[in-house]
Amino acid sequence: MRLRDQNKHRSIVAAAAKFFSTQPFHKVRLEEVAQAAGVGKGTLYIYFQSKEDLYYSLVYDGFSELVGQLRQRLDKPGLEAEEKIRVIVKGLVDFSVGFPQFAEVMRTTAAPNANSQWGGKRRELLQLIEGTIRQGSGEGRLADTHPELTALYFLGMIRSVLLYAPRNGDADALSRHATGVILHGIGKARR
Amino acid sequence: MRLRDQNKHRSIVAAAAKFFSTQPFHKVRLEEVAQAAGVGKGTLYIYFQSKEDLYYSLVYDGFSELVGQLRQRLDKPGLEAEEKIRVIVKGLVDFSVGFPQFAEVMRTTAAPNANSQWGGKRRELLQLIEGTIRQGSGEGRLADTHPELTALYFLGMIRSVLLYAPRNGDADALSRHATGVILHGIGKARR
Amino acid sequence: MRLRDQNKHRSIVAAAAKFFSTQPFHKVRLEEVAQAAGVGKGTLYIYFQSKEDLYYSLVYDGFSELVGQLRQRLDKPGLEAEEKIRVIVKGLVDFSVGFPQFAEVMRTTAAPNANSQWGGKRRELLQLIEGTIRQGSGEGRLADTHPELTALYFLGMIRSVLLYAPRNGDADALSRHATGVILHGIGKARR
Amino acid sequence: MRLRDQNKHRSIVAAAAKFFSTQPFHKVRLEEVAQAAGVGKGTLYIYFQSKEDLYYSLVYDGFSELVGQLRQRLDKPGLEAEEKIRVIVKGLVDFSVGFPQFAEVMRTTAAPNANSQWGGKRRELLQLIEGTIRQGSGEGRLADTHPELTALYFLGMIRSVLLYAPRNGDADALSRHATGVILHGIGKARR
DNA sequence: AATGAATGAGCATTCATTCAT
DNA sequence: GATGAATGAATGCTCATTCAT
Repeated sequence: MRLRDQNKHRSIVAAAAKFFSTQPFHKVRLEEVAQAAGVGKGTLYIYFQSKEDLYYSLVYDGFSELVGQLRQRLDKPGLEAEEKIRVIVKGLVDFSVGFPQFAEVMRTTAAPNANSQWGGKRRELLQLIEGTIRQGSGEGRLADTHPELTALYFLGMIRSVLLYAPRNGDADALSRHATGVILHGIGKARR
Repeated sequence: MRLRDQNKHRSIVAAAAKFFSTQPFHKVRLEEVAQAAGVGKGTLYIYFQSKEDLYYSLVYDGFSELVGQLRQRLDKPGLEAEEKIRVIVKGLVDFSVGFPQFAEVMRTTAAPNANSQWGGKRRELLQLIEGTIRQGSGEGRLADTHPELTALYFLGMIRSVLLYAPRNGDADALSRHATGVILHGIGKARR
Repeated sequence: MRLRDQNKHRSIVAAAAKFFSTQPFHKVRLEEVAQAAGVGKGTLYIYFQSKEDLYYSLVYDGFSELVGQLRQRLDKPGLEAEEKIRVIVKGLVDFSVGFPQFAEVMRTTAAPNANSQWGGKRRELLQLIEGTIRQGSGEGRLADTHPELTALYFLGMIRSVLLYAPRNGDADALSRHATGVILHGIGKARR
Repeated sequence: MRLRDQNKHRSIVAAAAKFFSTQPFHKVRLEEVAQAAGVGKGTLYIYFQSKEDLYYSLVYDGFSELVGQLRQRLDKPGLEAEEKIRVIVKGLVDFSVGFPQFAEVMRTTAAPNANSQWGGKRRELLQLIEGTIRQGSGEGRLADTHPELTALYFLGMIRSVLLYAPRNGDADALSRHATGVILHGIGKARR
C-alpha cells in the first residue's frame, strides 16, 4: 500500500533518487536502494509496485513539484509576458539546480508515454509555457508562430545546459542569458 | 580462413540501433540483436567487447557521422554566419530525421565522460557551433555573450523537438522555426 | 523473515560432494547441485561466493573433519609410536572409505596454496604425522631421517590406494598392510 | 589426422603441457595453447580429436616415456631386487624432476578408465613394479604380502613428494630416503 | 594442410520479486 | 507492517568446435 509511513516513503524516494541519478536504470540495485533508505528490501514493495514504478514515481514527484512551483509563481495577475518568461526560465534553472538529480533523471527517462502520469505532468508544463507565450502574443508583446515548439525548446535548452554546463556556473547569469536568447528570438519589438 | 567482414560489423550496428532505439538498454537482448543481424551470438563479441561497448559504439558512430557531415557543409568559404546557423540547424534536424534512432539513443546515454571518445566527439560538435557563432560575432553579423552556452541550447532544442515533437512533422518547417528562434535571439541586426 | 538454515548449508555441501566427486569440476552444473540439494539456484550464492568457493569449501570441510578425528584419536597419553602410526593410517583409510568423495575431490584440487585455509589444514595434518614420527624417534621406537617427507608418503600412499585400489577391498587389511610397509618396509633382510 | 608434421605435434604437446600443468582442465583455453604452440586454433584439431584427447595424449605420452625408460633400466640380468627398487624409485623421481609437469598433470587427471590407453600404460608401470617385488620375493630378498598395493604406494609416495616437497630439494637424497622407507620402513626395532 | 572467423550450446551468475516469520 | 532469506527466470558471455578460404 501507499503512504503507510510518510517518512519511510520519503527516505526511499530520496535514496532512489540518489542511485537513479547516478547510474542507468539497469545498474541500480534495489538492495542498495533499500539499504541506503534504511529499510528492508521487501519494504520497497509495500510502497511501490516494482522497480519501474519506483523509478517513474521519482520522476513524477520531482516534475510535479516543479510544475506546482511554476504555476504558483506565474499566477500573479498583471505579470507581463516577458517577465513570465523570465520566471519560467529562472524557475526551471533554479529548480534543477536545487534538485540536481532531476536533469540526470530525465536523461534516462523513457518516452513520456511510458507512464501516463508523468507524461501528463510533462504536458502540463509544456502547456503552461505555451500558454504563456500565447498570452504574450495575444497581448502583442511576443510573437511566435509555433509556441508549442518553443515550449519544447525551453525544456531542451535547460536540460542541455544543466547536463553539460559547468556545475559551478552562476545560475542567475545562466537564467539571464537563456532568457535573453529566448526573448530576443520571439520578442516582437525586435523583429 | 574467413576474412573479417566489414558488412558484418555494419549489420550488427544496424540491428543494434534498431533495438537500442526501441527499448531501454537493459531490455535489449543480445541474442535478438545477433539474430536480427543474421550472425551468431558469439560474433558480436568478435566485433565488440561487451553489450556496453556495442551500445556506445553505436552512439559514437552516429554522432561521428553527424559531425563529419556538418563539418563538410560548413566548409564553404564565404558562407555567411546566419546561413551557417541555418545549415547547422538543418543538418541536425535532417540527420536526426534520417537517423531516427539517434535522439532515442542519446536519451539513455550516460554522461559524456562515460566514454571519452563519445565525449570528445560531442565537444567537437559544440565547438563547431560555438566557432560559427564567434565567427559571426567577429564579422559583426551575430551577437552573443556566451556562445558556448548557446551551442548547448542548439543541441538541447533539437533533442527536445526530436524526442517529443510529432513524428510526422514537417522537418523543414521545424528547421526554419528553430533557426528563426535562434537567429533572432542572437542576430545583432535585430537588436 | 526466514532464518538462515544451517541444514541448507549442509544439504548443499552434501549434494555438491556427490557431484564434484563424480565428475570433473567443469562438468558439474550448479543447477543440478541446487536441485539435488532441494534449494533454488540462487540459494547457492547465499551460502557460497561462487562455484569455486563451493568446491573448495567442500574439500576444506572434509579435510577439516579428517584432521579433527585424527587429533582426537591420537590424544591418548601413553599411546606408543607404532600404535599411533597404525591409528593414523587406519584413520586415513577409514575416513576415506567413509567419505569416498574425498580422494576424488583431491584429485582435481588445485595446489594447496590456491586456498590458504585448505593449505593450512593440510599442513596441520602433515605436522600431526611428522610430530608423531619425531616423538617416536625421541622415544627410540622409530627411526627416520626425514619425517617431513615420510609424512608426505603417508598421504600419497593412502591417496593412491584409494584412487586405484579395488573399491570392494578390505579396509582393515589395507590399513594393516600399509602400516606394515611404513613401519617395516619390504626388505626381507632387515626383518 | 595424426602426425602430419612431427614438429607441429611436438610444439602443441609442449604448449599444452605448460598450460595443463599450471591450471585445472577447465581453465585451459585452446586458443592460448594454439598461440603458445605457434599454430592456428584449427590446427589443434588436425592433430587431436578434442580438448580431452589432447589432454590425455599429453598424460599418455609422458607416462609412456617414463615406463619405457624404467623398462630399459631394469632389463639388466643379475640386477638384485633391492637395487631394482632403487632404480625404480630413482627413475620415478628423476623422470618427474625432468618433467615437472607430470606430477601436476596427474594431479588433475581423471580416473584411469577415462582413457583406456593411459590406463593401460599405468597398469604397465604398476605391473613392472609389482613384478620386481614378486621377483625379489621369489629370490628371497624381499617380503611383501601385497605387492600390488605396494606398487600403488610407490606411485603415491612419489607423487606426493613431487607435489608438495620443496622444489629445490636434492633429488638424489629424496630417492635415497624414499627407497629406504620402502625397503626398511621407519620402525627402529627391525633394523 | 592450415587458419582464424564464425558459431551457438552451455552455464554461472544476477537481481527483481516473493513469502515465511 | 517489516524483513531478508529464498527463489528462479533471464541473459551476458565463454570457448570448444566447425568450416570457408
